[in-house]
Amino acid sequence: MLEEMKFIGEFWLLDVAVELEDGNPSIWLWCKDKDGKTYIVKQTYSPSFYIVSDKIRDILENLRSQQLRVEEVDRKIRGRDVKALKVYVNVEDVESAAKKIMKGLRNIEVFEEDIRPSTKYLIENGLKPSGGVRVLGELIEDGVFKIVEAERVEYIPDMISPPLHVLSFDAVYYSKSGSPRPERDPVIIISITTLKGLKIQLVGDEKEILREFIRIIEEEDPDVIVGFSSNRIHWNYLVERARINGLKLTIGRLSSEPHTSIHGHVSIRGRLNIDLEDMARDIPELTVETLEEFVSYLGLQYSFDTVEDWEVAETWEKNPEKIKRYSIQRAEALLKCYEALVDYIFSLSELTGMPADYVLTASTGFRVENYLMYLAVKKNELIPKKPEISHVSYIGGLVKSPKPGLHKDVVVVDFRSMYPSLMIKYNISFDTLSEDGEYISPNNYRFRKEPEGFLPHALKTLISERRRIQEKLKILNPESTEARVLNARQKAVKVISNAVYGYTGWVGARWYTREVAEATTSWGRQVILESMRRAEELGMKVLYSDTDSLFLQDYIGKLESFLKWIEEDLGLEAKIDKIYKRILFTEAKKKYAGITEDSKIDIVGLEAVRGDWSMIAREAQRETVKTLLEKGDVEEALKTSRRYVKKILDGDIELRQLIIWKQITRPLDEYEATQPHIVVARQLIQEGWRIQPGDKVGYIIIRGGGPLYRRVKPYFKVSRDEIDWEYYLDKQVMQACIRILEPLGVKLEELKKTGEVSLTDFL
DNA sequence: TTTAGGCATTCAGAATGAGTCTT
DNA sequence: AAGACTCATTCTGAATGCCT
Repeated sequence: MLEEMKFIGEFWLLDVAVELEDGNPSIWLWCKDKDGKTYIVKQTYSPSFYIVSDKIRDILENLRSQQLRVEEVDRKIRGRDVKALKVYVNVEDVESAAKKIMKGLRNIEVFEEDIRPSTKYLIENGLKPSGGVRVLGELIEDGVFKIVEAERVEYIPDMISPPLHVLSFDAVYYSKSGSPRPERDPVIIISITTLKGLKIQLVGDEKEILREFIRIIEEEDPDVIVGFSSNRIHWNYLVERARINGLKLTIGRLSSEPHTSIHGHVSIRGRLNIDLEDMARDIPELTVETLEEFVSYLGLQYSFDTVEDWEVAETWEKNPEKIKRYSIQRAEALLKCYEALVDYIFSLSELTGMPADYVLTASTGFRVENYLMYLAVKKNELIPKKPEISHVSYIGGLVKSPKPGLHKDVVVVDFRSMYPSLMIKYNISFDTLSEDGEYISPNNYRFRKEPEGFLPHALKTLISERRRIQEKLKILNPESTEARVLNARQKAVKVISNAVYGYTGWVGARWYTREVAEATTSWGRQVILESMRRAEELGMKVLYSDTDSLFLQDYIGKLESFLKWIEEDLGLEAKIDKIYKRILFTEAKKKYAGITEDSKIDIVGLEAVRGDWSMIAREAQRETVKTLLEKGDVEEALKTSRRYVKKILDGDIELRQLIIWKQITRPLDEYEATQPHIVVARQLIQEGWRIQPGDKVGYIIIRGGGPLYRRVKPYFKVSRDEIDWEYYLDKQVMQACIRILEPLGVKLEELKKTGEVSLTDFL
C-alpha cells in the first residue's frame, strides 16, 4: 500500500479550506513549493464528533442501524479514561448533523461537534499552517496550479517559508461629508505595490479602477495581500462598489470573491489576506493605532504626507496630488511593515496551528486554545465546549505600596515567568485538580503530583521549544535570515506560554478552571511574600513590589545569596531586571520613574505614558521627571515644570498638543454616564461619521460653562480662540507635574509662580 | 472573539449639609 | 419655627488605561 503512493513533494502550507466537491466536503491545502509554485492538495475527509455515555453499546447499535460510520475509541476527559464513540458525518455543518443524530438519545455528552472541520482536519493530522508538509498521492492536473489528489499528508517541522509573492494595496473613497458609505460613495484611488517592485496607482473612472484592480491581482497572482483595515472596511466596500458597477471582485484564486468568515475575518481563497490593523490593535504601545504610528513603532524610517479622514474630501478637491501621494506611501509602508513582521506572523501561525491571516484576527485566548487543542488530540483528551457559567473573579497578584520619594541605587529583581513556573512546579492543571492531591495551595486547592498535568505538559513543551530555539540561535549569525526567523519564533512561544495562566481564568475558555487560576496566583502571593521577608532578613530594603518583581535597596553583596536562595529554596528562577541610579515613587502603586546606570529613563504608569492625557501634559511631566532624575535636584525640576506652566499661560502651544484621545469601548447607547468623548462621538455620528467600538475619538476642551461634556469639540473643528487654557493648566499640565513634585514636598501653588522665578533667578 | 486581576485617576451626578430666604 | 431653596462639599460609581 505504502509503496503504491507516489511522493509528490515537500511544501509549505499557506492556507486550508473546506470546499464542496459533488456535494461532499473536501479539504484543500493551498501549498507552495520551494520555487514558489502553487499546489492545491486535495484530500477527502469525513468530519466527526464524539459521544460519551454509560450506555455506549446501545447507542453504537442504534447509530449503526442508521447506517452511520461509528467507531468505539478510548479517550480522556480531564485526565479520566472514558470510552467514546467517534461518529463520522460527511457534511460541513457538523453541529446540526450532530444535533439531528442526537435527537431522542438521553444521558449522553457530545464532544467536538462545535469545531470547524478545517481546524479539526489540521489538528487530527498534526499539520500546521505556515509549516511544512510532505505530500503523497497523485498529481491530477498540471496547469496554472498543480492539483494533487493526496493520500497522505504529513507535517515537516522547521521549514522556512519559500519566497512568496506579496502585494499591498490602499484604497481611498470620496465622501462629501462623514465617513464614506459603499452604497453612496465611489472609490477614487487604489494604490498597489508588490515586493517584486511593481508600483501602480489607479485613478479616474471608478469602474476602470476596479476592473484594473481585479485584473492586476489576477495577473500578479499574489500569495499574500497586505492591507490596513482591509477586514473591517476595504474588502466589503470594494465588493459592494464592484457590484454597483456591474463587476465581480474576483480577486481570490480560481476567480472567487472574498467572503466574510467568522468574526470579522475576510477570507480570500488561496491567498493570505493580512490586515495589519488587526496586528496593530494588539500592540499595547500603540495609542491611536494608525499606520503611521505602527511604522514608527517598528522603527522603520518612513515619512508620510498624512491626510486624515476628515480632510479627505477637501484635499481631493484642492490638492489631489497630496492624496495620491499619501495613498501610494501607505501601500509602500504596508510592504515594509509586512517584511518586518512576517517572520513573527508565520511563527505564531505555525505554533498555534491557525492560518497566518486568521491568527492575526484571533485574540490571545483563542490562540492559546488552538495550541492546546493540538496537544489534546495528541494526548487523547476530548476537547470540551465553552462552559456556560458566569465568571466570578478571584484574587490576583500582590502589590506592595511603594515608599514615596526619590531613592538612590535600587535594583529590580524579577521572577522569570513566575506563573508558568509555579504551574509546572506544583503540577497545577484541570486534570490534576483533586481532593486527595499532594500539592496543597495556600488557598487550599489540591493537585496530584502524578501523572504530569496537561497544562504543565503544555508549558514544558513550550519552554523546551524556546530553549531549543535559543540554543540554535547562539551559533547563528544574528543578521542571518534563519536567526531572524528563529528569534520571531521564540517570541511567539513566549507569548503563548505567558498567556496560559490567564487562559485558565477566562470564562470563554474551553478549559476554563477557576481553581487552577486561583491556586496559581495564591502560590504567587506566597512566593513574593516569602521573598520580601527573605530580602529583609538579608538586610535589604524592599521599596516596592508588584506581583513578581521586587525593588530592593542596599543590595550590594546581598543579592547573590538572595538569588541563590530563590533558586535553591523556592525552586524558581529570578534575574536582575534593572538597576536604577535614582528612582521616584509617588504614593500610588504601579507608577514610578527611574534612571538606569546608562542614563536611560523609564517612566511607568504615570500620566506621561498614558494615551488619555494631552501631549502637552505628558511632555511637561516627562521633562520634569527627566530633569529630576538626571540632576537629582528638586528646584531644577520645579523650574522645568514652570516653563510649561508659562507656555500655557502664554498660549504658546500648538493646538495638536491639546488633543485628548479616548477609546470608544462599546456601542454608544450602552453608556450610562455622560462623558466628553461620548458626546463628541455622538456628534460625529450625527454628521455621518462611522464610529465603532475600538475607535479613538480626539477632542479638545473649549471655554464655556457647565460640565466638561458641554465644553468639548472634535479636535479638527476647534479654533485657537475658543480653547479653555485654564483647563489645560489646572487639570492637565499642573496635575501631571505636581504628581512628580508633590512627593518631594512641592506645593501646587509654587508651580504657578512663573514670574517670580525669573526674578529670583537674577538675585 | 475579552488571557487574568490590581490599581489610580477623572468626571458626572447624587447625597449631604450649611446657610439663607419665605411663609 | 418649619419648610424651601441655593450653593459648596463630599461621596459613589462609571469609565479608561495602565502594570505585572
